[in-house]
Amino acid sequence: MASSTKPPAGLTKAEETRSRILAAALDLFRRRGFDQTTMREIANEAGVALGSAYYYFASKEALVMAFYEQASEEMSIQIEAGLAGAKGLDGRLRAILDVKFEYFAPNRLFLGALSRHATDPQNPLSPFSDETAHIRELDLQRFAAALEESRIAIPKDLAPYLPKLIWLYQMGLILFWISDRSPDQIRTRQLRDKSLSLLVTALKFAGFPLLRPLRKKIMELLMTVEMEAHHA
Amino acid sequence: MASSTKPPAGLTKAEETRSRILAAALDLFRRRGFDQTTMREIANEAGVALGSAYYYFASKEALVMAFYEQASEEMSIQIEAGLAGAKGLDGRLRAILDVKFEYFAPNRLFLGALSRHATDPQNPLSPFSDETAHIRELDLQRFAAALEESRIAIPKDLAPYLPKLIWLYQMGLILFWISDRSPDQIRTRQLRDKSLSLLVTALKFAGFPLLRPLRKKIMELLMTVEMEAHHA
DNA sequence: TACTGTTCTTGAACACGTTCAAAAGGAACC
DNA sequence: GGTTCCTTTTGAACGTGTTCAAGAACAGTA
Repeated sequence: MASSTKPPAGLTKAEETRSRILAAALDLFRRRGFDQTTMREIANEAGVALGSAYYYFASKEALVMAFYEQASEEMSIQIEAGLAGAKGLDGRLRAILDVKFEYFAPNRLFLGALSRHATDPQNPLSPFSDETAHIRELDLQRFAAALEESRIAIPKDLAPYLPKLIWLYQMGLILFWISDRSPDQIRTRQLRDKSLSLLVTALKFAGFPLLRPLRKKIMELLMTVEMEAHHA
Repeated sequence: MASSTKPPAGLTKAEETRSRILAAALDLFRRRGFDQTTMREIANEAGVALGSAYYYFASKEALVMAFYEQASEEMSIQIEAGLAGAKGLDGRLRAILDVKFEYFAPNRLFLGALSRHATDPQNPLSPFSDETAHIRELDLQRFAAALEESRIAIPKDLAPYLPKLIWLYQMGLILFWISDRSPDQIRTRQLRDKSLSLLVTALKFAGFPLLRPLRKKIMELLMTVEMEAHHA
């Protein structure tokens, strides 16, 4: 069926409709917030019937999922660029974080509405869910790369866990940012600087011989958390 | 008006109705889960009209709030008892955790539905919200007491933050438990044991002179997070 | 052009949480 | 009893996300 159809200028009519709906949705989400926006408004704004919105997106939340995908792709490019001139582990992490915060800034209002699901791995929109696994994976790889390239000395046993820990750290920072009510989110910026600095310092101490018993306990704990759940 | 009315056997008629609705709600939440239970079912089960449920409880979530209150009160008594025979910091924390997990166990199904709001301080049901502040405060005092009574050596600067950190730790453990799909939640139990052990070890190292620069950075970070938000 | 199957579009209908105006009940006082 | 005022009860109605049966548009084949 894909053989003799002619897709007009790269975008088929269906794809055009789909992206029109998505654009309308995101526009409304940004302006009014997620909860305050109705599916009827979205359909209306996109110039289609209510049912059409549901033909292209299984649910209101699926629209947000589409935003995640789009954001992940667009940020990837920016991060690649930002990473070019970055030095050291903190420099690299900082570059990644900067892109994310700048990208998310205009969407703070409706991202907030989503932070509710953050801790519920059951919820598709959660950063921990199966549905967001591929996006998460991409982030993890980036952090792993940043760690390798920065050539910081890291205890062998800790190394495999570090990308995930850093991913968790950035997630925490983003959640903090979302509900940070300080003017212009200064507190998040302070927290970012101090935590990045702490991270580097902590990694220096990590190899410290006297801390071995402590590190052993931490490793045990990480292993316990890591064991993947048997999905029902 | 309270002077000449005779409250029949401690419970007025209104209070009786209210608790009947709450009981019906919790029963249904436990059996079917939060989302699967409708307000109409609750009203029906309690033998009142839909509107009556809303006369006593402002919303479906308010019913959960009422559960929190009830749980907090009932657990307080049990914790007091459990704390009696507990030794050491880990023993005391363990006693508190045991009561909570045992109490929550039958409610795991519908507590799960609530963990979604966990990270959203805006949401009244979040353990971080203003609405749950009094419950949180009570927990904090208990942890503070447990720390004092266990007479463990704690750096002076860290001391004021420790109750909150431990509260955060138990919250994390509970969230982990809620979505722990391992049989009989063994993983949570393992995590509890290992983390308690780690906590005690970490506190021993906390006073270690060589770690001073690290601790200083941690303290700075805690202070940044601590500064209360300027509520809008 | 006519036939056929797929893709897309539509708006009515449903179930839900929630609101609300109206009425019923009950207490206090005449 | 009658009147007044507050508390409690009721069910219809609303707005929402979502489903679905029906049809329109379209592509491929004869």
